[in-house]
Amino acid sequence: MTQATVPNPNPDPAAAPPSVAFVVSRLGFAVGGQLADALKPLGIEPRHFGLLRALAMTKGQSQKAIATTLNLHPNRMVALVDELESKKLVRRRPHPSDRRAHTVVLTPAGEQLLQEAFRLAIGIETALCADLDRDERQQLLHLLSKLRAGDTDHPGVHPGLAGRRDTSRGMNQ
Amino acid sequence: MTQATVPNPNPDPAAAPPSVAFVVSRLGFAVGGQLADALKPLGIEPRHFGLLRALAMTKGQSQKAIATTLNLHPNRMVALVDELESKKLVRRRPHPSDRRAHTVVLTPAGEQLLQEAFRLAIGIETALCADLDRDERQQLLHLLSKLRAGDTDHPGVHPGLAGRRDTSRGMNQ
DNA sequence: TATTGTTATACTCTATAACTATA
DNA sequence: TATAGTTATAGAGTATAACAATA
Repeated sequence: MTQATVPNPNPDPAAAPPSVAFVVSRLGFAVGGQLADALKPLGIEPRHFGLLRALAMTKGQSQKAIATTLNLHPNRMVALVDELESKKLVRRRPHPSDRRAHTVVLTPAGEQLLQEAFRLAIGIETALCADLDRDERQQLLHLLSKLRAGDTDHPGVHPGLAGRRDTSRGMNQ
Repeated sequence: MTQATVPNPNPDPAAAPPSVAFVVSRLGFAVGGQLADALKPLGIEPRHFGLLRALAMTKGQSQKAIATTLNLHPNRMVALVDELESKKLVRRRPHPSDRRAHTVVLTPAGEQLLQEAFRLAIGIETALCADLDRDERQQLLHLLSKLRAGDTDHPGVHPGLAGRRDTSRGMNQ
């Protein structure tokens, strides 16, 4: 308990060494904001980007199927599709075999905007990694892939799309 | 339109190579959720953790000074301090020289809970990096530190504390 | 009876701005 | 007049649950 200069009985908790968790969380938040800013001129937000991206993959599936893939409440799905449809980026069409269901497809304008959004996203990636050479970036991706973030369901899907916080571990029942 | 297996005219945009930006954003979101879950038994949320952490550093400062350090609206500051005070983790005391101002200090219970919160946070870090050896983790931290995430104001502060999205580039006028 | 999509409603969270008491 | 803190209010976003059409 003897001390020379620092009277603090417990070690200063705020001066903790940087943690991967904290740094990643902070970076992720910043990057998300950057993407939102970049997409604003296109009139969409990151969540719309995520949905457009998924629609480009799964052509002609029902809303329900897409929502399941993205771990999205039917609720939010409707709102998102509404917004994209009002911007003529997406169109609802009758499902061929199930008259309850709708399929959702990109319009040509939607495909074009998606390409532009990808260009913007690549711009963010480039700026973010500007101080890394090719090997360093590859090494970083490798190390990040080794992190255990749980949530291995829905690979390639950003969990933020689903809404706030997943308190009840999976919405589907 | 003839097709053998893949009719896709443009390269599948959704099958883009993994980007550091996307991976970091997804990881950060997951980690944030983990911290929220871990802190729940303590009765606090990540934002309270962030404030308690700051209070442990800056002892006896005014609310305004702390809010400025954390890039926090006076508004949110009041609500946060209210919540912590109702849990007896923090106490408002009159500022010695300015009778308008309040200083905010941790109670012994607050310091104890903060220590416990740090233990939980370390647990998350440990689990997250379980598949990395010491050198790999150090290398990862090094590479992450080289990313250009902008926002170099308010070092060591999680931008999520400030609220939603920083649309107007800095709230202070 | 279950499921797809939708709508209605309540709840939480955040932001804007007005207010008080000091300076 | 400006500032620290507070309160009030409005707005955005999310989740819960009820609903109509179809299976």
